[in-house]
Amino acid sequence: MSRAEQLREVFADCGISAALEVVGERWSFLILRGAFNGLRHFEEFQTNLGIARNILSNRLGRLVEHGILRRDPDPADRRKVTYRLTEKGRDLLPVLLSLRQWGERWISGHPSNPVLVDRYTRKPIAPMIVQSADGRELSLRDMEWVDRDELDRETAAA
Amino acid sequence: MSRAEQLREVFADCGISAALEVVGERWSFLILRGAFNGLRHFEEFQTNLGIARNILSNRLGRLVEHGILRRDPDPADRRKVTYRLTEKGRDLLPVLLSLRQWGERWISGHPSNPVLVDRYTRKPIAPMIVQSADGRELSLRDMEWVDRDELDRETAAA
DNA sequence: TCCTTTCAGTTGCGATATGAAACCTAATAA
DNA sequence: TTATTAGGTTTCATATCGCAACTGAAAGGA
Repeated sequence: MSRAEQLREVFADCGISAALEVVGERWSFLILRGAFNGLRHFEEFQTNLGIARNILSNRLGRLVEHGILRRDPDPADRRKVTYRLTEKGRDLLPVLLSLRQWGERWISGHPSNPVLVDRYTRKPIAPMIVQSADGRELSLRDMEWVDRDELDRETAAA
Repeated sequence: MSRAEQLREVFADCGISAALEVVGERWSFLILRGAFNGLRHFEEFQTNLGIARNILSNRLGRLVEHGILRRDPDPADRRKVTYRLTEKGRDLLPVLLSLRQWGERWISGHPSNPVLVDRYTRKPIAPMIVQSADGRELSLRDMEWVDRDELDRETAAA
């Protein structure tokens, strides 16, 4: 396989493209942020985010389809529908938080509101960082991209 | 200020919307992933990502405008242009990695290639996690969203 | 020198996605 | 019974996307 073919395969297969298929559309992240902040109903999302109703309807549908939100009718009021995060959805929190921290640092220039705190110490959570398997913080120059097969060969050779 | 007004302000001000203004368009993340993986030239991005040339041109321009990529002419060959990440761009690595890890876990179902390893131990980096200020891993039920002003009052009261 | 290729775009144009506003239906509230 | 609320759907104008062809400057080769 040529270097070019290898690269193309790499890019087609990456987890990032897979993730973006599902949450890469214009409003998806903002809807998820809303869900993390306690929004549950169509009208809540609509008025708080200022999103068009048809787009919201479409996006909620897609997120439900992909198992990121669960859609439950409210048994007490049969007009109401509740959207809530599944485990798959909750597992997007690191993405949301690193995006948010980056935006705070480089774009808006100040911490946003509300703050996510440790429930017991009441202190804001730490900045998201890249860590080694044994928990040291890594910067880009401590890391290297390695082809998986080559890494296996390295390991076998050692 | 009413609860509704409060929420609207929260959503307008959040670091996530700020970040998405800059990197929220369809191809931006994939272009950045390419940059992190060593792509530098227009043709490289175009053939490896399979993106339309006009869109690529537009996105590269935007990323440069926002200071995420730097655009330098190649002094050795004056046709060539080099795009490389700035510090602001490199600081998006946690976002890219958490998105990638989520995609691997929940969508593609397997680790992507290439792997980002610790240069010295040759071990793949750890999963991105949310941590407390003192470095404990936190799950969603250990955390709470708190209004910044209320948090200040709590702190003052203690 | 002339001819060809490469690089980094731009242009034209049809297909798709987005957004605002009005409309719809079922269920509840007055 | 009438009004209001919740959660959408429809309509239509506008904006963005993506393919393919084209451009223009610079390099390379004969």
